Amino acid sequence: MKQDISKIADKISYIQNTLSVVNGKWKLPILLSMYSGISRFRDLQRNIPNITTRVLSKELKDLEGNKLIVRIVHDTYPVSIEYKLTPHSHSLTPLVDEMIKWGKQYKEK
Amino acid sequence: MKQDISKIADKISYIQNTLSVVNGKWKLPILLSMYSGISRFRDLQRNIPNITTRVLSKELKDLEGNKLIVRIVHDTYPVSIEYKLTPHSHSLTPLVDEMIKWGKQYKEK
DNA sequence: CCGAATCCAATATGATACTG
DNA sequence: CAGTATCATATTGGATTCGG
Repeated sequence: MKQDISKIADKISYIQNTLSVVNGKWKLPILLSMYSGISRFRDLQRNIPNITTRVLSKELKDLEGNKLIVRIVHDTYPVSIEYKLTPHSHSLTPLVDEMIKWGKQYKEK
Repeated sequence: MKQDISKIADKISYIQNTLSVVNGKWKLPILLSMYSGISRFRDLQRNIPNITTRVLSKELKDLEGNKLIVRIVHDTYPVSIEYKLTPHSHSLTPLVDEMIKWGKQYKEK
């Protein structure tokens, strides 16, 4: 049952890596929305209950900084902006799915 | 590709359920330590780098409030206190494992 | 040893208004 | 449409001290 302490320390540090990328109330809901095909600021805000523009803006920048999404400016008139997932971001889908699964069954208690 | 918006809303709300239980820097590292067999306050603090007594104390209360752990007072002298996982808490292991897995491969980039 | 209490700093989140 | 600016509140983190 007991495990090597040094391995536990490694695992804790891996968890903290993950948390440093997806921590907070909003990043995973944003990613889920984007997995579902939503790519515009306005649409994301409409789709995610109670998120404010200020928070959405900050979170998108964080996600961009961690290379999970890219911000694309279309040179139209007026300018339109699209947020797209990077290939790397799809590696998070198992985690997101587990979150959904657990939250669903937890609610049922 | 596009999904029914109402289903997305449900999924977001499930994710938020999960986050309401495990959000923050420390709860998953604490659970991981406990999965590994650590059950005493002092040992948890030693095992989780940089956590303070104040934060550990608060997080343990939160986890207890969400029925993931129980606090057992042994009537010895001096009193010894043991934190134990509830059966319910084990339903989180797939999520924790995903966190470890993702954090590990992320680090390698 | 196992925390609780206190005080304070730093972040995260939220409400609202406004701009190119 | 896609944000920024400003202000306010809430939550989290940290240092230290204290009591059973």
